[in-house]
Amino acid sequence: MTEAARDTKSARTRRRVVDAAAHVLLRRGYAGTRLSDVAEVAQVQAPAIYYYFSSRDELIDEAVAVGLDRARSLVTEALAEAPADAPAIDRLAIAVAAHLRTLLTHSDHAAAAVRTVPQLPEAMRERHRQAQRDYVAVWRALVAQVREEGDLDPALDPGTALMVVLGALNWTAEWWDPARGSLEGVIEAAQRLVRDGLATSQADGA
Amino acid sequence: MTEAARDTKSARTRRRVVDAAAHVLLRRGYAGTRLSDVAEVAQVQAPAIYYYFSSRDELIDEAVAVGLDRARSLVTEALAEAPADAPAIDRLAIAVAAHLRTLLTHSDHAAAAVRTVPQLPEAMRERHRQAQRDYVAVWRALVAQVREEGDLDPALDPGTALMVVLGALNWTAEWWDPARGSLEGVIEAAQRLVRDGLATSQADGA
DNA sequence: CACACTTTTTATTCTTGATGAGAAACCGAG
DNA sequence: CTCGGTTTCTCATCAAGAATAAAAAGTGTG
Repeated sequence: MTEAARDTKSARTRRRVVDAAAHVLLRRGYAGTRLSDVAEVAQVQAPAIYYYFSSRDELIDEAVAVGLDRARSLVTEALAEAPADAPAIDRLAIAVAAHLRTLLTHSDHAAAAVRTVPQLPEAMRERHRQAQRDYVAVWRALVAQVREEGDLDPALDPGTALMVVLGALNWTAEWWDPARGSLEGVIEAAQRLVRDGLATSQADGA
Repeated sequence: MTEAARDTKSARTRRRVVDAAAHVLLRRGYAGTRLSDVAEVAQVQAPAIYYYFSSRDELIDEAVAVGLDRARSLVTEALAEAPADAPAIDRLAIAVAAHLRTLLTHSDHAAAAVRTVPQLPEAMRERHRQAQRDYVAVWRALVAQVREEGDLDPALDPGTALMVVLGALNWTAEWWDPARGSLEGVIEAAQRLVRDGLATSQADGA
């Protein structure tokens, strides 16, 4: 604990293992993550992993935890840098961008966490539930503010709308391919959809 | 082949097995789908599966194929029932509802297919690529029409916007829980978000 | 250089789950 | 009730992969 900060060789190896786990997890899913693959990616012999983690699950658990934490902190930081008095809807757009950036380029961990959590064995999922809630709470607060400022379509249930929006963002990890389009393009489209989608709609017939 | 239609006992058992496979696939992912679990759900002895399928992969393959096909056909049917001259944006809303209904209540297969395809081994994914394209093509056409009718925000790239929207829909399978809210509520929120999100936005400051 | 500790390797065990082979159970037609 | 085909099960095998043990290789320090 104390020397978690100190950057010894072994600390670096350990980190490489966790990173590798996230990498594999992201592409293969929970059950498909083999220690041998993780080891290969981490440039380590498979049994060496047991020096750092006492079981496969413990390793995966940590990779997911790191991912959830990273997602939350990167979004939080991005929000902290924004002018505090900006309209909530703008802050929401900032969060959208940060979330996408984290998911798509900054961190395999975040993407792995997001995509994998649903497949985890119940016990493990339970352990991350709180982290998940914490993250969603950040968003909930944002949406609530948007509503207070009158920028949320009153016909929308805030909770449901939020989940639909987060879904749109999370799913990008499934299809976005750096080769096929710019990240900025995706971010812009997402921001626009969210902004206009949530906005109070004007006179609508039907 | 010829008597695929005939509903013999064995045909029913076979279907149960495929259904069970979809069920397990949906919750456990590709690698996590064990024949023993499938067998249990299907009320069959594990080795009995080999009477119908020559391998695990073949079974999964079929489950996915059924899912993709079901998704496409249910949406297509819903569209066929709509007045052909309705505005494209309305037809899009119909597709949204049909997609969600299929995913969330009609069929484990569709949900399994949607969620699992990215994890499949390359060879298998290849085999379904066409089916996927066919399905997306239906949506592409809808969006294109929306654009022609001038109801699509010109600042949005149609392809990207479509993926973002489909993501929002597909991800619902991860969180929606019949116990926690009505399906209709989700559908309505999604429709509203899509409608307003895609819509040509009015004077927007910055 | 020799010692005490950390990290990695190699060899081995144990479990789980897919698959194969053949036996048993079922079912409709004589 | 009895036979031939169909359908399903039982038992056995096999491979993959997680986990452990114990030896080996490093690393730093006096």
